[in-house]
This record gives sequence, structure tokens and C-alpha cells, in this order.
Amino acid sequence: MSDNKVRVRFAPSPTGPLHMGGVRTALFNYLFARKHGGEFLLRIEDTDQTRYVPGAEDYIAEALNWCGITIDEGATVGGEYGPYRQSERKPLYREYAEKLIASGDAYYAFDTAEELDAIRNEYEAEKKTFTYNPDTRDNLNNSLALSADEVQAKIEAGTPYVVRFKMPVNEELHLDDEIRKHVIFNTSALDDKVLFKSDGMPTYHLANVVDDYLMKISHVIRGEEWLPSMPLHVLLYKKLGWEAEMPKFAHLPLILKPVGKGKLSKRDGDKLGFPVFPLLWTDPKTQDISSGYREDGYFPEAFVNMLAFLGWNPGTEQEIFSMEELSEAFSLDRVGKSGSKFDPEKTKWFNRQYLVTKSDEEIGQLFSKEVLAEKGIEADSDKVTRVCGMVKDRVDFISELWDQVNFFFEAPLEFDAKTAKKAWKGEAAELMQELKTILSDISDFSSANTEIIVKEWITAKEIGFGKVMNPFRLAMVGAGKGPHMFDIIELLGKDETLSRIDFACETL
RNA sequence: GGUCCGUUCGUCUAGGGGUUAGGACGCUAGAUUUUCAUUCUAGUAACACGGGUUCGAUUCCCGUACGGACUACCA
Repeated sequence: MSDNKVRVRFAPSPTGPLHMGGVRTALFNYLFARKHGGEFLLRIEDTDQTRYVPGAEDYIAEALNWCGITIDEGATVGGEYGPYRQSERKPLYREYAEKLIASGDAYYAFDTAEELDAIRNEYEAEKKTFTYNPDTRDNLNNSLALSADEVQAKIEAGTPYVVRFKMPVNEELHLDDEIRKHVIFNTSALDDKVLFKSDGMPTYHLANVVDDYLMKISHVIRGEEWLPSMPLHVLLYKKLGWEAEMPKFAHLPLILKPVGKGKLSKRDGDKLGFPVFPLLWTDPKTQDISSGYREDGYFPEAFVNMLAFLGWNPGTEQEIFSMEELSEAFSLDRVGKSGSKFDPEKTKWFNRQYLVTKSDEEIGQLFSKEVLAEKGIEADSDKVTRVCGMVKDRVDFISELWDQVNFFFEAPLEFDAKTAKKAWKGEAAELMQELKTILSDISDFSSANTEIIVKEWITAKEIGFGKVMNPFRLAMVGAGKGPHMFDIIELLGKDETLSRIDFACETL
């Protein structure tokens, strides 16, 4: 770090939809930047053209945007360290590969992919694993084994080559990770990684280090899958002469399957019925659709809150955190070391917490837009607000509201058989007709007023409340559910209430 | 196979040499709501195992087991 400014980056590959684990990595980077008054960059690592998927980059940007993760600098917004797409930075990398060759820390290798595959197969047949390293490189087709003239001739002849890192022999590397603390690697167990491919593109390792250096990244916060390549990256900083500017590293634990073994995959979501992606994604090739949290009705705040608690916790008993609060509370020290199994149930619970705190008006508007409009129902917004307010603490999602309030918009055409069997028996029909008479005489149809009058009547008749209220509810709702009866009929209005009683008596 | 990382209730986790090992989700029960749900209250349930170190280890060390990542001209 040339100065102490915190600069972090999220560096996904545009190879498909962004997985929720990726979103969490982005989130932690973002929170870290906010916490320290730093900058959050988005860099697109598209050095592998063969895996490029159209639309993936837009998806990433849209997903982050939906989550409220704002990008200070990067592919979609620009900035002074651009371009932020590695494919657009292509001319930049060769120089560094050559610098490494000049210093003797890297070399040309002419082995073709096929040759290497063949060797790997031979090793495998003997139950051994082939690694391109100090033990094998002298017998392979590279500038370490060949004479200078031969190498020169091959290059001039245009023979394709890659540039490999010359891994030092038997050096013990003591590395520091912000989360895992002290980690030791011996270079003898490492291999000569390809830094520069024959297509003229750098590999992840080179591009990553070069770009982090050039973009003045202060902290590399990424998934645990990168921990094994941390020694290579550290070595690269050293050999390139950038040790003083080397960022600090933090490797995040993985998100695991809810049940069984292994890391969370798309299949788990399909099988268990929850999304693993933030947004709906349609595969451009196969047209396969993957569900998304947004389309499944999750609030971005809830999704983010849930994600933040996967591997991190504030050390207090507070669980509901706004993005502001997360930015304030976040610290790498409180990120755990072990992988977390994902719990879709808890995610629903988070959603519910946010749903309940929203105003009736807001919920009403969402419900109108997302559910009523879909069904072609037009309703007075005041009524929708009141209806939603009555039942909002019964659901986890806006979409579940319909089951709770449908009878406000459509009179029941049939009646729940189980409830009917229990509630509609004996003199139910007669009682309902009597009730209808009582109700029809009431001019002030407010909940409070109807309640007093009906209760007086029931008390005078000396029968159980259930004898009246249960069939009454069945007639109004069509089932044994719903809010306070008298609130329901106030909203339904007198005419509708009376006609529903008639319909129930005719039908049941 | 090799290298590295990890291991507290079913799950997410707090804690940390002496605690009734705390919270949350889930589940169960009771209360309330003369419906259903909510809500409230209670209950359920954990330091992977074996050796050390120590007066004392769930906590520190070492092993074992188990889990995970990596081991491509992919990121």
C-alpha cells in the first residue's frame, strides 16, 4: 500500500449467474470498505474467453445493485484505474511476465496441452500425480531445459508457448491471513503455475496480482478456495518487487449444503426448493431457469442481512441489521474460520422480520403491484392497506398475503370441508338467518358496533359464542381462518355480509 | 494420493483455563386469540475422539477421526 487508504475489490468471472456465495464475498468487501471509509471496486476477470457467458456481467452488476452494494469504481461505473475488465487490459500483462523471465523467476514452456495431458495420464496409470515443478521441469520442453539458441529459434518460429513461474525449492513461507492468522507453506509442495497463456492472455494468478497492484488494492478479501494459491501470489509480489505494496489477505469460509456434504450448489437449491442465486437467471444456451431471491419475493435487506450472518456475527445478540448498521459493525476479526451450512428456514425468518416492520401502506402497495395486478383485481388502495395491515404478521412473503386475504376480494364459492363439518352443524343455518336479521337492522356497521350488538344477542340467547362465530366465519371466509370477525364484516360492508350468509345457507 | 484449512445444540453461532456453556432458527408443550395464524411463556438439544500441559481443560499443545478447499494454458 503506497498510502493507507482502504481499497478492496470484488473480482468475479462472467461465467454465469453470480452465486450467493459470491454475493457474500462482494458484501464483505463492500462492508469492509464502508467501515474504513475506503473504496469498493468491481473488476471483471474475463481472461478465459472460452468460458465467457453473455449477460453474466450485467447480471453481476444488477445483483449487486439489488442488494444495495454500490460500486465506487469498476467495470460498470469507470474510475481512474481502469479499464476494469481484464480482457481490455490485455496488452498490460505481457510486460510483467517478461520482467519475471528476465529476473529468472519465470520461464517459457513449449509443452502443448496434449503433451501434458499424455504425461498426466501416464502418471495416473501408475497412481501418481504429475506436477510441473523443479523435479520434472528439467525433462520437459521449456527454456530451462533447452539451450538458449533452441529457445530463441522456437520463439522466432512462432511456436506457441506459455510462461510458467519458477517455483523456488524448499522455501518455507510464513504467511498471514486476516482470518486464519499464521499459515505456513513449503514451496516444494507447490508447482510451476502458468502465468501467461499461449493465447496472449494472463492467467488468473498473474492478472490478479498485477491488477491488485496497479489498482492499489489494500486488502484482498476472497473465498477460501483461493487459500492454496496465496503463496504463489505472495511470491509474485516479492519477485515483481512489490512486497511493500502487497495487500493484506483474508480468506472467507465457504457456504455449505444445508444437508449432506460439500459446498452449496445450484442442485441443492433445486432439490430443497430455495434459490442459490440473487436474481432469476435464464441460461442463454439451454434456456434453463434458475430461481432468484428477488423473484421469489425476498427483500434485498433480508437477503443481505442473512448473508452477512453466514460466517460473520457482531458478538452481540442483535440479529437484524440494516446495511448502515452492518457497515458500522463489520470487522474481519469477527468472521469465523469454518464453513457454514446454509439454512433456508432462517432466511425466511429474516424476510418476515423485514416484512413486519414495513408500514401497512408499503405492504399494501407491494401487494397491489405484485399480486392483485397479476390477478387483474382492482381495489381501493385504502382497503388494501387495511387488509394487509390486519394480516401482515401472519406471513413471510408478500405473495403469501393472498391466501390470507383473498376472501376480501372474492366471495367464497366453496367451503373448506373440514371446517364446515365442525362449524356448520345443528341449527347453524337457522342461527345464521337470525344473525342476518340482526345485522340487517344495524345502520352503524363499524366493527366495534356490530360486535357489541351481536355479542348481546348471543349472550341473550344463552348459547356458546362458537355456535355463532364459527359458522359465521365460514360463511364470510370460506374457511376457519382470518382476522377478527367484526373487522372483516366492517370491511366487507353490510350488503356483502348479508349476501354471503345467504349463499352459505343455500350451499351448505 | 499430496498440500493447506477447519470441528460448540439438528442448523447459524457466543464464549473461553474454574460458566447452571448464552442467544437465534427449527421442533415440542402451555397461555392468549371462542377460527387460523401471530404473540407470549416454557421445554428440547452441543464443546468429535484419544493423549498430554495444569490444582483444574470445552478453552492451550500433539495425534486420530471426520468435514472442506486446492491439486488445468478455469477462475
